[in-house]
Amino acid sequence: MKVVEELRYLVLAIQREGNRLLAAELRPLGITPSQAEVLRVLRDHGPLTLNALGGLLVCETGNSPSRLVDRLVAQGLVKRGIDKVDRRYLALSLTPQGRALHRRIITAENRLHRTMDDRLAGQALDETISTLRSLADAFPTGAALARRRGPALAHQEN
Amino acid sequence: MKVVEELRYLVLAIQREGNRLLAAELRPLGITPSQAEVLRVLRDHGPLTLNALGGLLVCETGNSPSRLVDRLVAQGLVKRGIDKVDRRYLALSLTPQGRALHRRIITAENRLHRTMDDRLAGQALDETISTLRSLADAFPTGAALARRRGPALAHQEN
DNA sequence: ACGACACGTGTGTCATGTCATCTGTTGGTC
DNA sequence: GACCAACAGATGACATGACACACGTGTCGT
Repeated sequence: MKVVEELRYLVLAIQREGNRLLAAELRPLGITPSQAEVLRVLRDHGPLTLNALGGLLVCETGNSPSRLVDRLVAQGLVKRGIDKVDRRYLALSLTPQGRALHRRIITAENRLHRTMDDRLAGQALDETISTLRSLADAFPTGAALARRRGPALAHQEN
Repeated sequence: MKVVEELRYLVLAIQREGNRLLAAELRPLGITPSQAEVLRVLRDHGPLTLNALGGLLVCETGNSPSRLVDRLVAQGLVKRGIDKVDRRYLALSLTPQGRALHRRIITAENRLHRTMDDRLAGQALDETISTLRSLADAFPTGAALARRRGPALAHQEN
C-alpha cells in the first residue's frame, strides 16, 4: 500500500472514530457533532450570515448549511435574524439557551480530547500537525480552519 | 486551540476534501468512494460474508453494510450468493464487470494520490503515519485497516 | 426606470453513516 | 421433536454531506 494511500485511510478511520466518540459524548445534550461546531463558531465569531458561517465550518464545504441551522433554530439554540438593510442576508446568533449549551459542549469535547491525549501520550505531535496543515491549507475547509485560528495567528481561548 | 483539537479538525478537513476529490474522480465511473472501497476489499480478500466485509471496511463501522452492497448488486458489480450450508451467511464476490471497474478505480485513486503527493512533497511522512496509526489502531476501523495490512499484524498490543 | 445579472438562501434528490429494532436461520437443550 | 438463545442480515428512522436548481432580493448598466 502506498504511503499516501495509508495516510488517506488512516485519516478516514480517525475521523470516523472521533466523530463516533464525540457523537456519543454529545448525545445526552441532544445535539450532533456538526451542530456543536455551528454553536462553537457562532459563539466565537459574533453574528454571522449563512455564507460566512459556512466559510468557517469544517464540517460542511460547498453549500450553505441551511438545514443544519434549521434544526438548531427549531431547538431554540440559534436565533435567525434578517438583515434590515439587505434582506438577503441572515444574522445568525446564539440564544441564551445556545450559550448555556455551549458550555456543556466544551466539557463533552474535553472528555474526547482527554481520550485522544491518552492515546497519543508520548508522541511528538508538532511534525504531524504541520504535515497535516500543509495538506489541509490548500483546500477550502482547511482555509476555514486557518480563518478560525485568527487572521493574526492569535491563540484562542477554550 | 488545544493541540489535539487542532488535530481533530485537521483530520476532519482532510477527510472531507479527500473524499470530495475522490468522489469527483469516481463520478465518471458511476460509483462513490465507499462503493469503491467495497470493490477493493472484495477484490483483495476473496469472497466474504457481510459481517466480514464490514470488518474490513473503514468507511462503515458498526453495522452491516447491507445497503451499500445493495447498490453494487443492483449495478451488477457484486454477486450476492447465499451459503448453501448456513443460509444466514452471504457470499459476496465481484462479478466480471466489478473486476473490470476495479481496474479503472485504481487509476482514479492514483490520480488522487498524485495530487496528495504533490501537496506533501518534501515532507517526511513516516512520523506522521506512525502517530496516526497509534491513534487509529485503538479503534475498530483502525483495526480494520490493520487487518487489511495483513493478518500477521492484526493482533498487536492493546 | 427597467431589465439582465449577481448573490444569498432555500429546496429536491441521492448516498451515506449510525443506532435501534426486526426477521429469518441455526444450533443447542430439554 | 419442540423450544429458545445466538447470530447474520435487513430495515426503519434520523441527520448529514454533496450537487443541482429554484426563488427572492439587490445592483448595475443602459
